[in-house]
Amino acid sequence: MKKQLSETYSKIYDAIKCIPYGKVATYGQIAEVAGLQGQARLVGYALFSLPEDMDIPWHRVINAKGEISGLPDPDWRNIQKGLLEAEDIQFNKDGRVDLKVYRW
DNA sequence: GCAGTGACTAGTA
DNA sequence: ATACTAGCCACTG
Repeated sequence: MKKQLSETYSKIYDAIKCIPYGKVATYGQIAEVAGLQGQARLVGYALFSLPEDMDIPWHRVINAKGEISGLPDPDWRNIQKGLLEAEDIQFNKDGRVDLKVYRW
């Protein structure tokens, strides 16, 4: 088995997997747990490179504003919204998450 | 090995 | 309150 993914990414994915049901986490929180401590960009980059083979609840990952970032495809963004609603996570009018951010 | 890029954050205007 | 700019580190070409 090849590593394929760097340890940094693995930590990021692991941190995301640690997010419980019905909760969400910000890039900064994940970055902190992953050891990047402050570098939320790498978290976003890791998610962009996120292999579909991994069962990562990336939809629970949001930015500091409590919003879903990136994904130029509205369809993809809609999928994330559906997944979050399936997790009892609610959205506000502005499309922001109900700020049920998980505290490590 | 160098340069460019990136799903962010925080600070300033 | 919103909008824009600068900074940080890791991965890819």
